[in-house]
Amino acid sequence: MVRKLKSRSPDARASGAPSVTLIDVARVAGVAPMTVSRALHRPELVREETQKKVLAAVRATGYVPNMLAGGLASSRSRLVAVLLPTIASSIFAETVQALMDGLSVANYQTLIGLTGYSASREEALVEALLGRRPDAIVLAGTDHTNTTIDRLTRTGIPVVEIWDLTEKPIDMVIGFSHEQVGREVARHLLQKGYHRFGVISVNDPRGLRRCESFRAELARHGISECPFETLPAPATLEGGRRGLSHMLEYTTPDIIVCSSDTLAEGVLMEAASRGIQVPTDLAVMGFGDLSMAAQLHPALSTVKVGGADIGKRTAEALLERFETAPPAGPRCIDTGFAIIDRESA
Amino acid sequence: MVRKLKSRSPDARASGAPSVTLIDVARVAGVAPMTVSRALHRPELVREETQKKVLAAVRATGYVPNMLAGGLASSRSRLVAVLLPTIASSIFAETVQALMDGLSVANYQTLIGLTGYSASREEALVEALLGRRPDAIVLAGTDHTNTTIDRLTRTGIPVVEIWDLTEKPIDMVIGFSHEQVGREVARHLLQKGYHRFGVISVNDPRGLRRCESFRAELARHGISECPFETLPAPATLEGGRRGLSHMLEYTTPDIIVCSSDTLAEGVLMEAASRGIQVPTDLAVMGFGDLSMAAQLHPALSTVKVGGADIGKRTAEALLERFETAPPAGPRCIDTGFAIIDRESA
DNA sequence: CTGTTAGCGCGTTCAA
DNA sequence: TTGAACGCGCTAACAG
Repeated sequence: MVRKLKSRSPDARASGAPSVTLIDVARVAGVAPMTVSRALHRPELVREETQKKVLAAVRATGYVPNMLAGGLASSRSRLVAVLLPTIASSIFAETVQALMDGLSVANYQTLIGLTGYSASREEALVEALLGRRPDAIVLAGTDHTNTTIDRLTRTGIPVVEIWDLTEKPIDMVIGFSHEQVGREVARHLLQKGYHRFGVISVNDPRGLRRCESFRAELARHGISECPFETLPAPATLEGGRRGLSHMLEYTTPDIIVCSSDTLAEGVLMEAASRGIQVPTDLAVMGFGDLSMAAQLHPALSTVKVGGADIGKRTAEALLERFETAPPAGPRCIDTGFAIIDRESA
Repeated sequence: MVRKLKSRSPDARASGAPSVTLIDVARVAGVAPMTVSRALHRPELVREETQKKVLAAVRATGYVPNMLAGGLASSRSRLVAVLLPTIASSIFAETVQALMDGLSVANYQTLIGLTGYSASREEALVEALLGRRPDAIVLAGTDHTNTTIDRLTRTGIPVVEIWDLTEKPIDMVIGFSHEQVGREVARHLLQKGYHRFGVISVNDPRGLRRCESFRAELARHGISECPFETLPAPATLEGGRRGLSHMLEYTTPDIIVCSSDTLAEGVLMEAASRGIQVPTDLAVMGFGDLSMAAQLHPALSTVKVGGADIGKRTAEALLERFETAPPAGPRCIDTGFAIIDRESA
């Protein structure tokens, strides 16, 4: 029987090798292309013998399925787009790593976009990434431009907002309440007897919200004075040092609360160089509990939030969603946090 | 005039919104689909007036180009695949960040695969990622399985091996010589007068090579005794602590050389808890110069290697390669390194 | 269990 | 400067 299968494309790319296609494999295996496709994706629908022939042909030809074509035909790209401020910060890196690990076992790949905390960049990236027709999209934070929200809702793909919590998510949220962190840290420190507070933060939106909530809670307890230094993102050791230096010019706090461990390290550094005893003369509270130095320094308290945990749970939520057809309505997962008090250790 | 343009696909996905296509835009703009495509990708080939109509239609419809279809039709995916051991290590995170930044300005997106230092995982990932038909692939290291090398050379796409150097790269290499690092560190320390060396390393292939080269250079200078502790990857503070503890059970080095700053931090930690003065009683040399604690601790020497620099130069090399058609032959870029001696600071 | 038909949405190539 | 035909490589849907 004569098969009228097209031979092969002229060439994949200018100098590239002529890529092997399903048709080539089918010819070698002596079956129809569709059978090859099934043998590869739904082996249970194929006789064992055929299956073997196909796999042999795949190996013989070195066939690698073209997922651009597959995605186009099936409207399933097996791609998840992830938008984060940065990846060069261990806390987000852990999230991505855990997310990727979780998704990869189900054969999903991850497309990453870095926003650098800019909403307009996020907007542009969302559009660019949607061009790949991802099966889901993960965004850091819950604060997006209208265009972004609009596009996302219209496409109707699963959306997960992470690292924050909100009453009305676009679709799903997985994170913790930054307001609650600020509030509980304030209560914790008040209870420990601190009086003169100082706050140092970078101008990352979530960090600022933690700090504002912290100060609001202090105010609720009658402490309206709370010096506040803000620095441009990203957080650096140098920033922490300068923040403390500057603050000491006009006040003498007994505890400094920082928007991140990195900043807190800088504060510790500056304190050390001035001969200030931590935590005796000055206590320091960070956020993140990830930096190695935070673990090293026995006097640094911090707030532990599970970066990896968020990634893991996001992967789980998505995989579950991919299984079950109906969206099942908006969903919120609070991953919580823990105040780690190292002074008492 | 009656246009026979197909209306639209039944639906993009089960519950998804029926995705807007080029045809929809064309209909709204009153031009042929091809004209829309040109207006978007090669505006210079289109009359200004037509251009405006098209852009208006794009905005009106909320059209987002389908890059699966575009890539399939043009054999150019505008995707670069990157394979790294991990991303939850600040040194690689910096590389990725810089690489992504560099590529994104040219509208390339990045697909990341995490190997966890496993060659077999790398092999599987290469196959999976090649399925997306990336326009280039970036791999950490120069040590790959034959299957990997084979597949890579056959596809003929640009390949960059980073974080290492080799005489015969698959295509391009951008990194530094780990042997040279080991050698120069040895010479540096010998010259400073150290006698009793100890080495602590995780079993990451490149780390081991630095350490082996270090010990070989010592041997060349008549020092054949060099206690060597290896630990399973990834590097942790705990590992560093245990490494030092264990070593102190059978020897008393005057300097410890570690395969990474993280390990070095652990060593510092253990030393501190034992009341050992650094660097007076025991000096410590790390690798990476990235961890905050390394910057904090004035007594820790280290080897600085540009993680971000590697990423940036890789992006540059690729973009250049995408411009110029002919491969121009194998290419090696040595990004070098610097020994940072903090004892004398 | 396997094959056939008919696109998926776009860019290439040529003709107008 | 614009349009029409065709095919990229694959899978959904149905037929056998």
